[in-house]
Amino acid sequence: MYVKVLIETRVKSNDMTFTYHVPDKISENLIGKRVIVPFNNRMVEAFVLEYTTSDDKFEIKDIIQVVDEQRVLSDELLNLGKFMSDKYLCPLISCYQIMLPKALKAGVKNGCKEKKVVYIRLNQKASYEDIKIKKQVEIINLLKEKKEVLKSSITSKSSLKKLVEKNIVVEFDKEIYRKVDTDFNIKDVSLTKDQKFVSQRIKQNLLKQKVMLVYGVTGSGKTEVYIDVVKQVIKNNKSAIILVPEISLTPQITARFKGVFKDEIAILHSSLSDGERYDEYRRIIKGEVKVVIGARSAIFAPLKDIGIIIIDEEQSESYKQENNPRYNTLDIAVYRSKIHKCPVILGSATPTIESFARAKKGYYEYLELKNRVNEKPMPEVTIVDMKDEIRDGNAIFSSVLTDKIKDRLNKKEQVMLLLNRRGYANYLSCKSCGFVFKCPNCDITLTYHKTSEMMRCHYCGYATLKSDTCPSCKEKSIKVMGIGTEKLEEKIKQDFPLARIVRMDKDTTSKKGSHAKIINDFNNGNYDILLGTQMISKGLNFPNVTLVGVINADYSLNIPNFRSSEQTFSLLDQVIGRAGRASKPGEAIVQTFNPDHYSITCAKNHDYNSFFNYEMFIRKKLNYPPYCFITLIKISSKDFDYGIKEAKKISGFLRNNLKNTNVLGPSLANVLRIKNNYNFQVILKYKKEEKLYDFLKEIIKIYEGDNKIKVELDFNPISL
DNA sequence: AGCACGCCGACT
DNA sequence: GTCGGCGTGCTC
Repeated sequence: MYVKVLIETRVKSNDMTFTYHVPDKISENLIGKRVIVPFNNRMVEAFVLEYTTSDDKFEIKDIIQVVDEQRVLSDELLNLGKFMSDKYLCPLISCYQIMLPKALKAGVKNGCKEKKVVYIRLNQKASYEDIKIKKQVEIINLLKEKKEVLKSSITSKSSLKKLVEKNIVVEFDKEIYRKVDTDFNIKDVSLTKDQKFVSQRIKQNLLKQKVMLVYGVTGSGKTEVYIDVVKQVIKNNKSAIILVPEISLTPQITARFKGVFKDEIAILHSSLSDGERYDEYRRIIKGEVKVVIGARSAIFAPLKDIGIIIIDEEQSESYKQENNPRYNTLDIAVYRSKIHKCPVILGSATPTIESFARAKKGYYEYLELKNRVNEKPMPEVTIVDMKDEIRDGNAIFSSVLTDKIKDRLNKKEQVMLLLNRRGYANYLSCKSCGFVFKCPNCDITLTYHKTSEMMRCHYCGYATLKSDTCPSCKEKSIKVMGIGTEKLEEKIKQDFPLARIVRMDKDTTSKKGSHAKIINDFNNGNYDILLGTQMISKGLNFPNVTLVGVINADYSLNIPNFRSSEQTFSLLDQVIGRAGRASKPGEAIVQTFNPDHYSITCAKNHDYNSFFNYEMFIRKKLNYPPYCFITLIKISSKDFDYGIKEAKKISGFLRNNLKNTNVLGPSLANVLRIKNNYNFQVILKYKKEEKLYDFLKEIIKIYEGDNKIKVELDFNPISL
């Protein structure tokens, strides 16, 4: 017998398999399991895809060993991988690897095994009546009563050892799960009229394969609707996948779900260790859990009989994987919903323009939660024009924001401040000659981090010590430009010396548990001000926060990307919604240099519909999605001239062959040079192009053998 | 990814 | 002459 296997290697075509012989001693079914095979003078792990006949073009080698007792890839996942590989034109192996926890991937030496502990019990066949030694009798009596106990719980080790030697007591391994500690939050809530209606509507569609969009303003209680629906799914003896953006996988939300679904839920954090993740994964495979909550990759959870897939905050960019395989979570959700015949629920206060347009056209069923649960009005929002403030010498805090913060500190109410940029400052620049420190490997200015006194490149990780002297003009006139969360923290300490403040960004939450600690401490009133990046904008609910300040609303607006208005509106809407969640009314101050921009004015009025209409108008005018599809071809090479030459060939080839497509470029990528690779791009805009895949496949084939150049495809890219 | 093969410069 | 530098190409 022979099998085709897939090996983790940068080998030619996207789905190239290798054939191996199955020795007679291996009689089990190997499909979906990993095997160890000799490959190019070494041993590697490979996924078995299918049985096949011999292939006499090669000298076929034997499978050395079977790795798994139970298959790691079910038929559903095997087929899903093929679907992904076809849809995104990416290597099949990368699709399988992305689905699995590290411990079950092929080819990597993972030290991650089931965790076992040693238990002891009495040997039923042995007689122990003649044991007279007191300590030994104690152990025997304990075992008579409890049947089995943890070996490490016995204090008199030597007596135990004797009993084991006499074969009166036997040791055995028991598999345990590495415990993932999660807080419980058990509270019963009754649904509002709105919530009941939406929940009812979803329940009526539980056996249909369809997409439903739940639009609900911040604080309208989408979570309660999800919980209510998932309870019904479990009653129907089916399971549920709930996806949330990574940053909103907060202790508050997980505790809420844990409180309802107890041991029937698996929570897939990004902060789980490989072992913990593996254990959660095995609980899912064994059918011990009914609900899986997690970020993007949880869409691959190996649940059986899925009854619903919920994608919360569906507008989040984190649902798009930005390296190979560049999958869109919604595509996978829809694929699985077809297999399981269940609905996909998209939830958001600020749906993507594409999703809302589809709902309006009737491709998705549209449901709405109009009111906040506590019936409180949306926060009052004030827009501050920072051009005026700069004139008055207020570079960071406008006078209004300063006054409001003072007021809240007096009233013992809490404040949240958003600054969507981590680090101390943007960059360091020379005051006398204008020199700016840049990364030697990338065309990016280095970001200054004060705590470490380092300048870092956020693209390649290059770091170097800060210098006071300008390398160009040798003057000691290096000045800090721009502002990051680190510097903001310093500024608050200066301006409000009595305030207790805490900062939450990528740098303060890297340690395990630090994220939860900050949230808990702030919630318990140990701090007056929470400042942070967009991390503070999602999923958090603090009753005592009555003021939200946005330090600079323009950062996300100025990103050169056709979605930047949408992302700015979404960010503002969400962070503003953090204020006034409980009995006290909330208020928000938004500081900006573009006070008339529609992203900002619509966010002030909590007016998604106007924003949508305006943005659609612009998308139509400039021909962007949803008025067309976009495919991005990314071309990179260490050799600038070669890269641009081949990029021109690619665009020319497509221009000649794709009659219904607007081929743009090649152009220089946003960041031309990353890690000493030059990046070019060709953009394809089309409504319908039947031959698209044929020609794209042809291009991939041409360049897969060329290691001087890398050509990758990104369908429906997040940014351009 | 690795690992062998191969072709060229520096050295016992 | 030979050791080893790493560019290139292949893996059932």
